[in-house]
Amino acid sequence: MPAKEQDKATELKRSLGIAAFVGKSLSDENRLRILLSLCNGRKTVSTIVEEMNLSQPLVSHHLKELRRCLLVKVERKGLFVYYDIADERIIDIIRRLAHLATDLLSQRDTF
Amino acid sequence: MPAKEQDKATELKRSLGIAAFVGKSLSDENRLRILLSLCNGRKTVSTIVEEMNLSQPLVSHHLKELRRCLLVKVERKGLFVYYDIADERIIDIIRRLAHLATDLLSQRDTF
DNA sequence: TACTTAAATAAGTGAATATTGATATATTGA
DNA sequence: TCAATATATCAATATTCACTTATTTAAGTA
Repeated sequence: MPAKEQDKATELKRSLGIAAFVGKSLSDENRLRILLSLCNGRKTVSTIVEEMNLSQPLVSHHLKELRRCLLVKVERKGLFVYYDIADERIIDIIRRLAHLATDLLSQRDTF
Repeated sequence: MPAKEQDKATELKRSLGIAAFVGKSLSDENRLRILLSLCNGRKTVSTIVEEMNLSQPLVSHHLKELRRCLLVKVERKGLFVYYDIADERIIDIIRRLAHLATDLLSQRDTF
């Protein structure tokens, strides 16, 4: 393997710890739904609660988790707290993951 | 939103359950390491055990998990059991996740 | 001040999961 | 059939995590 590729590979390996940390957020359907619902612009917690049809503390819990791994930004405006996607790339990753997952599943169901 | 985009959006939403199921595999560093180590071709369990520096039952457990969400293929050849990536797209997803994760972290550490 | 609404936190529960050490199963060759 | 090697599974533990109900904090308003 050329030196540059080698470097990239080691760099990738080194980042797997933090990748798994962020990846944890992708392991829960409710969090995926929340992230996806934010991709059209920031929303207040209560809006998310309504849209998701989840209890307010549960949404708050998941938002905290998403904050922990830096996937969302927060901004308070008076009574309301607005959440927003911190980096749009996570949406692309979720799309790819969903696509792959359905493909894998359909392949299995084909026989 | 145009009808086609709308369709895509609903299709995406529908797949979030299975996406989260597969996403669970991306939430553990050891599984990410195993997947990445398989991207250069299939390997036996004992090879993986050596490379990962993990106990054999633990590797077996994670491989079972990866099998459960169809991310790896298995083939027995005599004494040895070979594991291989089922769909290369998972490697790309891991790369993107790792890249995003390091970026998010470095942005935070910048202040 | 008291009242209202929004959001976060506390505390508790049950289920899932990562890990370990011991054991079982499978395959091959002597 | 026995021994050796490879892999899977079992049992036990510890931890994490999603979720609930109740409570608290924060901010705005009358």
